[in-house]
Amino acid sequence: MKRIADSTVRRLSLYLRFLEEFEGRGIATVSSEELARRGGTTSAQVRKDLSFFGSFGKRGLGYTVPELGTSLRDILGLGKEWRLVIIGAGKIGAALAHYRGFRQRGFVINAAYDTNREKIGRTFEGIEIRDMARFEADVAKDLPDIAVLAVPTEAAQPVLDRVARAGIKAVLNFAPAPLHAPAEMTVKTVNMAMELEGLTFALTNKE
Amino acid sequence: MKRIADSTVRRLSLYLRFLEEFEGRGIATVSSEELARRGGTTSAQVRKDLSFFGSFGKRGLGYTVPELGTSLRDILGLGKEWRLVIIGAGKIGAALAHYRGFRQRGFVINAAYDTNREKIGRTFEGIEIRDMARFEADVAKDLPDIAVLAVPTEAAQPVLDRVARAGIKAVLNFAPAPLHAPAEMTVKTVNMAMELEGLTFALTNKE
DNA sequence: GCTAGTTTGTGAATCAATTCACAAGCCGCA
DNA sequence: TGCGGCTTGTGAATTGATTCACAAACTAGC
Repeated sequence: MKRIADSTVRRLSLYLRFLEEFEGRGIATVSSEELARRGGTTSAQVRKDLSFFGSFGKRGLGYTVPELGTSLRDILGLGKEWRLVIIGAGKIGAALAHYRGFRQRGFVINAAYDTNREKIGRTFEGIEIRDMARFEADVAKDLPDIAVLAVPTEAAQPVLDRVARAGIKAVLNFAPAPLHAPAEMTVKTVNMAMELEGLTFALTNKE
Repeated sequence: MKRIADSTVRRLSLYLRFLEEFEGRGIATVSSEELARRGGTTSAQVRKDLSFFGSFGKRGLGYTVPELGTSLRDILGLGKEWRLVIIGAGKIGAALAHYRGFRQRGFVINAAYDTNREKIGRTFEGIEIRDMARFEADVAKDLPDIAVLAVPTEAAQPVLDRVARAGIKAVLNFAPAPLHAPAEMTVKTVNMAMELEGLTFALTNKE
């Protein structure tokens, strides 16, 4: 498949959220113009984004809400249940374990891992905190799809290497460092400090 | 000043992190090549990024670590102390309040706000949870620079409107919805669900 | 079945970001 | 002082993303 830009995928994810809202309110069709208004973009952008994957609308009418929703879920791979593991049972790990958004979207948290004896064996939100020593064996058995890294910065790269060797192909990283991973893996980094500094930059440089 | 791309600012923030690490290890100079290797980019990109703001290096030698660090802190506006307020004392709000990275970088959390009577009056990590009803009066007095929105999706836009009217010019938003704000404000949205769906997309479409 | 009014899908054009490539400048050494 | 080896800073070239603009296709009303 032709390479799809990251920004496109992010917008698709956004459109899907709007569609689900419309679905809930029983709205039957929606135009690219309406989706654009919500998403802070242009109608041409919406249509271009969708056009990479096919043609989902009816001219003169727009898009059928449930139909486009299904197509987007399909494109984004949300049709199946995805298994997550959280690595690092600290503050961020805990916040993630509590986050309801995961379950809503078909993400199931399998387990959390930590190296701290104090934490191992406990649970949060019904999620078991396991010894990181078991990680490789568990992965071979449970076959999780995605690893969420919520470990200290220094630990992030070594842990990623273990995750890679264990055969997990996707990682969501909360450590504030870009990680080096083999090409067959996909790693997304969420870096709050960076966003904050984007704000101070704007505050400082907006004339 | 010429418009600087978001991606450039994010990279500068990254370079600064590396410089601080080098500073800690007593390394005196660094080349664009080295910064690029760390940051997963190219040396030309590093030099171009810096060139928007001046010329900081010495040909044949590279960049003096503490000097470039100072320049970057300056550019990013990290010279001063920034006052934050957290709105929403739920799970995400709590994780943010605990996050040490804020303090390290000169961000001071002034207070947290919530509408839940159960929470008002309590503290987490020394941060007082106040009644959202006081918000406007407090802002007029404390003059915070940045508001961090950790409220439910439905509440995000109305709260943003209050933040805007109160005169705060920068917002870090954790609600999974793009917000509409007046032009003089800067809003950054951190959306985990979007990143996760970027992963499932990759897992699904990587042939 | 014709017309007026919409809205899609998409090449072409524009705008933006990244990479290339090289002259200019600095260091160290003889 | 002059030469060899590096590394910066930056226009030019390229690659990538967004916007424009319009023909094609549909609905509704008569």
